[in-house]
Amino acid sequence: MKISTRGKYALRFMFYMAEHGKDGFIALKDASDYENISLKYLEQIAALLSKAGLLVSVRGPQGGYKLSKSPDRYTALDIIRVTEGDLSPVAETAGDGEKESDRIINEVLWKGLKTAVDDFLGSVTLEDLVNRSKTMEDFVYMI
Amino acid sequence: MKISTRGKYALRFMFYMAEHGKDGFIALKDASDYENISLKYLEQIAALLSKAGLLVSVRGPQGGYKLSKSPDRYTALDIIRVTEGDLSPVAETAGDGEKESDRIINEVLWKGLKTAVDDFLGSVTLEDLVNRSKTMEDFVYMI
DNA sequence: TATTACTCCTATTGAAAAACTAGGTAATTA
DNA sequence: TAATTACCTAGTTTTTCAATAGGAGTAATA
Repeated sequence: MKISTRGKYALRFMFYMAEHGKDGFIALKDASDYENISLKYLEQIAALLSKAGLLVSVRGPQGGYKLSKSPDRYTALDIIRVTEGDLSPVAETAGDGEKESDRIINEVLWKGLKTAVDDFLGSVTLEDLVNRSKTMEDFVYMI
Repeated sequence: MKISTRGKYALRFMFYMAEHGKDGFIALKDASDYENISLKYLEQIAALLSKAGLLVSVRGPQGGYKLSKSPDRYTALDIIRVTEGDLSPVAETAGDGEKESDRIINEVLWKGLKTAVDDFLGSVTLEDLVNRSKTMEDFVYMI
């Protein structure tokens, strides 16, 4: 019941992209330095996000990545699904030959859990996180 | 973001125990046969549950395991926590030297996710599942 | 009392997945 | 043309998971 580091990296990376969204295209090197993530590893993650349409890219000097839409249009679920694949807590079963007890547990518990996870992650946008960041800065200055 | 098979086995096993709760002590062999789980593997899982106080055990002939309390006093969370350890989606971080952005993501997203998961799993009891089982049988007969 | 049927304990193996490394190719700009 | 970026694919290492294995302790029963 863990999020992989790939997923965590993806989220930190997208957060970084959201914060620097106005700077045009951003080279992976910058994000990789700032976030302390191996460039080569981050390349793989960015490729996934790009292929999924969450980022647009340009090669060559001054190239890089940027968000393909505004931060309020990304949920955490969108991002994590790309790196984590399906978030079902258990693999899909054949359905037949299944015991009654198994069916109950699948229907009630695992599907319910998936719904709970999806609902939560789907309710938090990148913009929420960035805004929260600003709010917390304010908070710190208030002390 | 998966539940391990150990966790799934534990739940199926506890469901089995709840359904056969009135039969006194139940040998692992029975559950293992019925649920198609390797006896040796189930032993390890039962040991965890027993050590955590969810089961009581007696050795020797006619021995076995039984629930230590009534099914309505177990939540799915109680059971899964035993096999899965902590359900935090990410490991606990040191806290200092942490970037602001990381702190936001941890606080808002990962802790929020943990809460969502805990709330859901904590809301489903073993008895709920067993009752649902009966209800679904009724439902089948109604068709 | 010997045997049998259980739980209990710990170590090891095998396989798969995750995390990361490495070495290039293709596009674009200066 | 040289530098800088994304893109692609393969390999390596590490960790985790699932399962197996072999026995020791304990209690009922024949």
